[in-house]
Amino acid sequence: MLVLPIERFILPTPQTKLQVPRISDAVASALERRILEGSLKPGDRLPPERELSLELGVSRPSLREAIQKLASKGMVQSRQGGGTYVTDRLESSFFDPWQDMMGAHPNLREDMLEFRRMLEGQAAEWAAERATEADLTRLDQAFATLAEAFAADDLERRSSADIAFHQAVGEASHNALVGHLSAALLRLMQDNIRLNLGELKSIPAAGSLLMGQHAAIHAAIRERKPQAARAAAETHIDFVRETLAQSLRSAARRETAARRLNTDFSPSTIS
Amino acid sequence: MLVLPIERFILPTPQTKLQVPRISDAVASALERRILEGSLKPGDRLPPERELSLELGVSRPSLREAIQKLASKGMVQSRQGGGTYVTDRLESSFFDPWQDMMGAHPNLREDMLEFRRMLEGQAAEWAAERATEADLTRLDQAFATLAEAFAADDLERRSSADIAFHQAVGEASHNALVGHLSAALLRLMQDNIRLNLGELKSIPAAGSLLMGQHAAIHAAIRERKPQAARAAAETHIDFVRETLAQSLRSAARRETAARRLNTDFSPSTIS
DNA sequence: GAGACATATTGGTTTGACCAATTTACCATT
DNA sequence: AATGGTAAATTGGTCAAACCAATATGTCTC
Repeated sequence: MLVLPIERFILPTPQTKLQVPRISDAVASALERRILEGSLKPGDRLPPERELSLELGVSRPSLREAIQKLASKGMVQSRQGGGTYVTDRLESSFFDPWQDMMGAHPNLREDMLEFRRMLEGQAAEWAAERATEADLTRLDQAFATLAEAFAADDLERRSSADIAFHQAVGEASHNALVGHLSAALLRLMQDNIRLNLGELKSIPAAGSLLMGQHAAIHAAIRERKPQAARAAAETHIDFVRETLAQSLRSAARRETAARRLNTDFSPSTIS
Repeated sequence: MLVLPIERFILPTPQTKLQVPRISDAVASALERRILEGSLKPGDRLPPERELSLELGVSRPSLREAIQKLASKGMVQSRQGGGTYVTDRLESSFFDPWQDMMGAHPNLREDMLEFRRMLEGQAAEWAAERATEADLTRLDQAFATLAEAFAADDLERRSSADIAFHQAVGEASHNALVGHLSAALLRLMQDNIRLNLGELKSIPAAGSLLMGQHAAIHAAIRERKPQAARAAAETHIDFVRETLAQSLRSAARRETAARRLNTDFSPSTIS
């Protein structure tokens, strides 16, 4: 087991009095950093307390004090016998208000896609510039999982693997905001799509195209070509945007047709 | 010794999952109540941990977890060997998780500035492309207000005018996400700066430079030069970033100097 | 009375143990 | 083969006792 000592020296203890740094603060801060950096994502379960205390080189009570601190800030959540899980307060604090607005104002979706085009482009560019070996490994893995899910045609796994892949890119960009925001936005959109369009099966051959775009992003980052990575990410979003618009149009057509049928034959059936 | 058992039944554990009440939560909330009721006034010292744990009928580790929770909320403050004291300021808790993250992890500030550089650059570019006449009018007005506030040297008005100006740019970009995010991030940073650096008066001639940068952004948008607008916005953020870093360095220098003075002449004067 | 030193107090940390809830694996029943 | 239940392993929750280090307090000396 690798033992990585906690930094205890000049932790920013904002108290005015002269304070000896508490080890629980150091631990809490270390865990916070892992969450910020993305190595601990919302929904993840942290290692068991005994294990984690070994890994961090502190005793279990100290680790527990740190966890309690994070729990009181709402960043983690523990269940006896179950484990301790990372919550998504960071992301939700930015996007709780947006959740319901998306449904009410469809043109927000267009704004969102435009925003994501910028965000994911930048994320890919930075990732190509800055990714460490560990980042690349994680990216490979996420890509492999994504390919599997696509091959298996498992919508649920595909969706979560998609999020994981984009999250890995965001993580490799080494900017906490980019990582959390892109993940949050993607999740938001997927929920919204699932809500408004059923399973989006209306797109027949999109699968292989999407997979090719993901591969292009992955390759450009691996080969450390920032501009190519940005271009690939933007192409990807452009494709999603176009496909989505098309799918919406056809859905609207179907709906009007259905409505016409309704009004013609059974006007009382409101649905 | 009076033993008053802690109520453990239906403590308001806001977690969504089915949760067994933790004893440390019960203790924390019991202490909180004492503080709110006034039996523990700000400045008071709580009983020693060993004593208090007896009194409450819980073990010392559990009591400590509770105290750590309160400490992370800023309600109490402990000094090794000294004791645990009730803090005098109760209403200091900022509930935005990003806010205290910024304080605890300084590199997050850098991420934030990097992100803002992208965001505000894009906002300015889009604003230059898309602003309607109404947008431009609003922008003119925001700029005028900002100039006034700068001239009057009113920090409070200046800060809110600053936010309003960037918000106007965001609105003119005609992307709801850009507008809200850039405003939210600016507000977040301003709060953080005010918190960590006092009033940031340490920057002497920055005022006119900042004003010039705002003018450049304004002009480029008005003349509908997207690239120039983006460049101006990026220059603005670069300047803020550099100035902030410099100011932080000098603050650190001042602090070390003060510490040296302390250790030289009056080592007993802690605060 | 002022300063220095010894002692007691008090929070900080660790070790080790046991309990209780949950999860997991396995097995028998249908 | 699917289902249901039970036992074992896992994991957070709690406690006890001990030692360390910083602080506070009392005492002693000059």
